Amino acid sequence: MQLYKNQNLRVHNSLSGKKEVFEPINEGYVGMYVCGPTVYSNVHLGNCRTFMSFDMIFRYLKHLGYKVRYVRNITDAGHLENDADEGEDKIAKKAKLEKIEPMEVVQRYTVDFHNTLQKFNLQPPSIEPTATGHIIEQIGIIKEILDKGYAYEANGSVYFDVVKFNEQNEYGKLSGRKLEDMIANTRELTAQDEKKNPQDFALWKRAEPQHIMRWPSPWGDGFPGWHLECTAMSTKYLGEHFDIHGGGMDLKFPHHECEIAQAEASTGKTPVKYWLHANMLTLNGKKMSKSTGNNIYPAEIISGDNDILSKAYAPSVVRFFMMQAHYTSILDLSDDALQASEKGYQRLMEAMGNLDSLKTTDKSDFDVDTWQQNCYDAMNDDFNTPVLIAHLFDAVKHINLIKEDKEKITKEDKALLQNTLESFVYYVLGLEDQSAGKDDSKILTGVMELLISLRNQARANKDFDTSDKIRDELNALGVQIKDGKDGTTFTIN
RNA sequence: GGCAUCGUGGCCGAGUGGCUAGGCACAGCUCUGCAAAAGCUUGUACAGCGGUUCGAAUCCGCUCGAUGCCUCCA
Repeated sequence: MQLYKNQNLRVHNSLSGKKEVFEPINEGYVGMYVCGPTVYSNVHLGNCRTFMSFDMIFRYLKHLGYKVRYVRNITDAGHLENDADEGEDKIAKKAKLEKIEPMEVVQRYTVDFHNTLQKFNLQPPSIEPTATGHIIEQIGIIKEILDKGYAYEANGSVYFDVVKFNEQNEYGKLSGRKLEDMIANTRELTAQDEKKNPQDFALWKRAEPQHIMRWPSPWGDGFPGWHLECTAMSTKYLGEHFDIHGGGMDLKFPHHECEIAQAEASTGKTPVKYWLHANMLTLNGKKMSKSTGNNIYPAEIISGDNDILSKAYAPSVVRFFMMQAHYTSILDLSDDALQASEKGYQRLMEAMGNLDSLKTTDKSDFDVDTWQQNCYDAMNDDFNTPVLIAHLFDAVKHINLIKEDKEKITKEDKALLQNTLESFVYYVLGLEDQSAGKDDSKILTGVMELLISLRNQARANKDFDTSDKIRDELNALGVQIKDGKDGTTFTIN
């Protein structure tokens, strides 16, 4: 039987602002769309957090036994740099700066994006469509919206008529805005605006002669508006009504609001059952942002080559750090917080490593069944990874006690513990054991065994000068000797 | 200015109207030749001021503060 039949998952739906029982439209199947990156520069860590959050959600849904189709797009068509008519799309702008083809920019940063996510152990989505690969579909949707009367053409551009749409529908329901308020608060824009109303947004933009990225359309050469691709691709691969749409909080308005409007205008159906929004990662208390320069790149964290942090952190440590906060909470990145996470991560991984060699007996002091359900309860409560991790540390404590012969565990419980722990740590949280020394050679292991035996021999002979010298000098090299009940082990920091 | 979110012990970070998550740091103890590791124990925190309630960090109101969105951004 599939796990989801027993495990009652609840998710926080941004549309209602409440936690709702998760019931997919088609039992057993989940369609999930997440807004991907615009590939005009390297992904920064804040981007990664969002994708990591949805990776965890993807993994947990699959763990529960759902068949998940996860679609995450690549925005490679470029968006306008600003709202003015002379707006230049950011991919073309970057291409000009670097004197390369737009598609060369796209390729370079797509590759960087994939490499980076792979380092953080993100699973690839089921489909990763590109905006430029779906121009025809986007034009199709524009036609439908025009036919329904919710858009108008102006000088080769097509705009969505928000005011008209709002007469029969509710524009702003996702972000809690009212169109009247928005109109009242709008600053006067340029007078020669093609738009009927400042709230209207582009479905298609006429390409100026110098604009490189352009496609033919019924309205002349141009390029699609930036909200449209997600509607086109989510509809194509997941249908007109699908289960989950995710993205960063900053996309809630206007991007996701416009997606809802486009879909409702063209199909008459609301596109998404559950809207999930991942919150921002801040740096020094401010949102990470490409445009303001307040950001840190993943490569800089992993290499330690930056002015913000005191040292390098392994990708899994960063992932663990992020999983220690709920995906809907703002998380502030700092050196102290990362260091604390690193210590905790190492303790968790060490316990994982010790699990296999635990001795079993005929009774258990640890109620593994209850513990396991606690883990599921945490995840079922809107993917509460911090609480899950708290439970994982409960298991760590028991593992250490059993290792020291202070507690007992049966063979069955040990198997269940091991199985559950590995599922949650490696599979659901996507952590990898990246503690130093894990993949070191047999030679090192042999040398260490020799040193350890020499030291223990010296201790047996009460030659503490020698034994301490071995211990202290190894420690100075970053190799820590740990004396346990069943002998001595070592870790490399 | 409008909309929204948030303000938790030294730091990070969960949280349900009453049963004091967790991690890191700190201290004491156990263990140890001494340490380290591990285990145990302690810390009574919830921005401020009112209110509702038998009872609120958790509900309501106000004040202060922070952040996000309102223009591209995960």
